[in-house]
Amino acid sequence: MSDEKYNALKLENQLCFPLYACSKEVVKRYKPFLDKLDLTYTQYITMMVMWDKKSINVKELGEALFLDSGTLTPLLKKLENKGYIKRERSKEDERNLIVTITKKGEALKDEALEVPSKMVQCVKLSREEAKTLYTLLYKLLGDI
Amino acid sequence: MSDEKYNALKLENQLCFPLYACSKEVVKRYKPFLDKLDLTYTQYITMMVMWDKKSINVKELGEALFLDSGTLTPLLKKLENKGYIKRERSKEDERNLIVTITKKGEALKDEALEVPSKMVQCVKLSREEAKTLYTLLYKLLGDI
DNA sequence: AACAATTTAATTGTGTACAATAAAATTGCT
DNA sequence: AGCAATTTTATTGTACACAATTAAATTGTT
Repeated sequence: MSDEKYNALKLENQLCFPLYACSKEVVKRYKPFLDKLDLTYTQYITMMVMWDKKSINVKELGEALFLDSGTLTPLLKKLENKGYIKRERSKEDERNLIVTITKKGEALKDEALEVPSKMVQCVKLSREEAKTLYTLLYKLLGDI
Repeated sequence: MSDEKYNALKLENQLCFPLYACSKEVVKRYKPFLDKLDLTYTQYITMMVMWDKKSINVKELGEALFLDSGTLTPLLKKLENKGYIKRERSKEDERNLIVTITKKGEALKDEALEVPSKMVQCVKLSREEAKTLYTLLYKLLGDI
């Protein structure tokens, strides 16, 4: 029966644990593909925003990625060193740091194109299941 | 219409990103409750295994938590310093490090009991949705 | 028994994450 | 205008997370 009061403290009864484990395992799966681009996963999703927006400040980037300046500042310096982005203060408001994609950063987009297609092969969920998962994750994320 | 070839590289079309973001946000939600117990999230799930198993070696612990010795070795030393576990080499096979829960570690279980109940209030999913999410996450985790 | 192959933890190095704090610029209020 | 409050990024310190390597113990093979 096992309806003792400590059941709620069992690992197999947690919702957060598979979320945490799954996130790490999927990110790990990206590694061989991202290694070719010399990007970490966090750098990769940052570049995704850059490919889309071309130019954005750190605050908005942080809101899009759920990351703060403590994480982004060193990461953006690395992306700048690799030549994919440019960092410069806004003329209108010197507090804002504007991140802008470079030619080299734009060019990386074509190399990155194979990553999503390779990754869908790793995820053994049907299109329906993937969609349900996607919806539930965004619902959870939205209410937090 | 927007069916350009780069759609697969948009952040909003990723399945991994909400997984990654959700995991971090939920873990962050644990913090105020875990602070009372002087545990990080990773230490907390480690203690969950210890409460269940009482004694386990590092390899099995790593398999249960999807963590390797590079993460576990320093973490277990911290838990030992807090007095919640004991670390000692196996007599039968000196390669194995046996982790055993202490009286103090056992006692922590009662204090931790409020954590899961407080957390379910944070998750704004119906029981049905939570169950679906749980199943999909373990399916994804299993096939990886 | 000798020794190569394997197993298990620990160590090293890099890169996040994030809380807390600091510093600089801007805004708002009087 | 003067200055407090706010906003934005950077810094500091702690704690993972993991790849790659090392080191020690054990196992398997001859």
